[in-house]
Amino acid sequence: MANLKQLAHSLGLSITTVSRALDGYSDVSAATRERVREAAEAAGYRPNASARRLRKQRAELVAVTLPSDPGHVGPPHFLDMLSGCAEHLATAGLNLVIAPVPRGVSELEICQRFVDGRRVDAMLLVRTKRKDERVEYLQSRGIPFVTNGRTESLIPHPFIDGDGFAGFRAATLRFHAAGHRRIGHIAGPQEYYFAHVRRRGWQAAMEECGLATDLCAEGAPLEQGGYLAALELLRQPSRPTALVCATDEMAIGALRALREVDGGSQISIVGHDDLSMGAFTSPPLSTMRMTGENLGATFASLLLRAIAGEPAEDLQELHAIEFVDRDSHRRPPVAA
Amino acid sequence: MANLKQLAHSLGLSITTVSRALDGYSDVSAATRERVREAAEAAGYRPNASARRLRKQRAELVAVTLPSDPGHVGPPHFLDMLSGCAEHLATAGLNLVIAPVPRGVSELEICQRFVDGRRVDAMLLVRTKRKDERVEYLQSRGIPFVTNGRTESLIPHPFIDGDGFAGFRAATLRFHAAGHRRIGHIAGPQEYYFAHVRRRGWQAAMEECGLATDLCAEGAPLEQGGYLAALELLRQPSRPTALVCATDEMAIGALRALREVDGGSQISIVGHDDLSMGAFTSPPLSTMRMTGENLGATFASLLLRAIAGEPAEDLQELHAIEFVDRDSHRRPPVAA
DNA sequence: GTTGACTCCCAAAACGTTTTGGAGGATGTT
DNA sequence: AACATCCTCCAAAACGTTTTGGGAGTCAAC
Repeated sequence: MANLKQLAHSLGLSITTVSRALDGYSDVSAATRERVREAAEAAGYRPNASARRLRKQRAELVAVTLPSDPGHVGPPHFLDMLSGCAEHLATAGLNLVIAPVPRGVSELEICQRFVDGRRVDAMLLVRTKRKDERVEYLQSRGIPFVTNGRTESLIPHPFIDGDGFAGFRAATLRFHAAGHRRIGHIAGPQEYYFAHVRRRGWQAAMEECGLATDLCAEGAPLEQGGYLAALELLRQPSRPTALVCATDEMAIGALRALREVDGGSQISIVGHDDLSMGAFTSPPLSTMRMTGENLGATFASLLLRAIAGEPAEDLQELHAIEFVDRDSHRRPPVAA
Repeated sequence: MANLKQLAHSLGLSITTVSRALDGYSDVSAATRERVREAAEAAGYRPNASARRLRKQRAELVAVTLPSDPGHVGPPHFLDMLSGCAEHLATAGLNLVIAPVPRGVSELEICQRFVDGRRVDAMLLVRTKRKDERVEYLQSRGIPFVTNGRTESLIPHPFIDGDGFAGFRAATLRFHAAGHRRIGHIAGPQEYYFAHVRRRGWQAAMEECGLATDLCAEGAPLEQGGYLAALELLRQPSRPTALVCATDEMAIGALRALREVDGGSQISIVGHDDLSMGAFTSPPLSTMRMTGENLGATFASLLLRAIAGEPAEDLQELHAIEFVDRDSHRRPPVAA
């Protein structure tokens, strides 16, 4: 109800003075400033957001696209990340809007809708692809953004990511050191950067050990995808004795496949993401996770720095991946 | 870049005409309308959202507060719900912003911040309490809103909720019919409506069966809360033979407690929410879930109708709860 | 008593849209 | 010929804020 004009009128001051008093400018006397502040407080005055946005040419909004493609918007801890991110952004006066991508619409279109309508000052991108058209578009428009996950873009852009290559290489080497020789990989869709790089990590380790890299099956990054991929590997003439899975959800699907296949419980398994439910599967799922505190807040702070104009090269965070030791990777390597 | 003024100038028309042509008004000739449309398309024109919002006195935004209190923002499927909701709202030109509540700030304050700054046209509320100050505030301000979960507000308001009373009563009676006599309840914090009503459902069934209602322990609505509450019940001189748990997360904690306590695996258990991880616990967790398609879209459509001015009484949906049959409720009732 | 510096305040413009209240011309009606 | 009726179009106001570019007054210094 209360706007600047009414407030100014009731105080016998100009709109300008009231506005500047509330913004703490020095060209209004301390006494007046205080008087204005009290009146504003009493009237419950809050500046009209739309008006300020129009005038300041800033939307005070950031959007994150939610890929809804595979029936699932994202891993369960994803909401925690968004929440932490939104909370951090709020301290800078930015609100986070979630932009789900309806069936039949491309993520690019959603980006454009927000950017071209000047509805947002910046974007947050998740589930990046190796060649990601959203990244290309935003770069061409000069809109600040940060991705969760890298891309193969030639022009550098801000990102935060886990070092999937090192993580999956280390996990594979760990299995090798434990005596495994037939180590399979359950891969995610290779157009996603994370899936590709995790697979390359596994592959590198296998080659270092002089092992064949044919025990690899690809599936959707969901429980069902992991289930089907695992069945495929278990049908091989010489079964794997260990499975390195691109995600926990896939690993849980693989566990189900293992249960169904005779002798499957002998097979070691490890996933990635540290889903909380992994602690309650049987056996409890060993996994990997990105190191670092509060991913969401970091994500937000990178974005704020991008908006402030810091160069992309300074805004790239690659976090180490740590192993989470539970039970599912402890099966002994069965004799060939 | 492109705005109405530039577009109008390049077409040799007035701003008014261009604006009205794009909005499809009949007072601009079909020929002009088409010419304008093409030019707008070619220029990639999108109306400036802030300007329209200011002029139309609508924020085109809806916020949902995310309770971050217990370290956890909400059940895992919560994001799916929000995503479906945002998608549906988008068809009406509304975007959904997520408003996490930082530590030390009340949910009410967050509501006020959005409402008083006219940053939103309406609010979505989740995790309602029996006496919910957010509801009172929004009612007093006349802001449209819908809650996920009921409240004890005397003034009716739009909501969508599951019939926890009937669901928990039915589940308890099911245990009774299977021969159980000492049926415990692991309750959530009673200030939450859902927790209270679920407990009352259990209690009603127990009383109908002439059983004592002292086997009840309360905890935080998380794995840990369920774990502690279950331990408490298992310490009783005469242990329960079955546990009805307010949420799946609590039930999973209870399962852990059961594993740790001698003979615990004899105890039947059921939760509520149908978390996907419940299918992978051992034993797989029997549970309950609200019936109905796409909660998020329903939530959104109730809100749109509330914004359109439909009376609250017509916007209250109470959905039946169905039992999800897995393994954890099949333990035989041990003799007393 | 003029000048400059400083303090406190304000009118007006601007942001880009939608909407109001006509204007001007063509066409039809009396 | 006068009048009403459409059909197209438009100038200007309005939404509520921030910012620009001073204006008036006071005070001290020359």
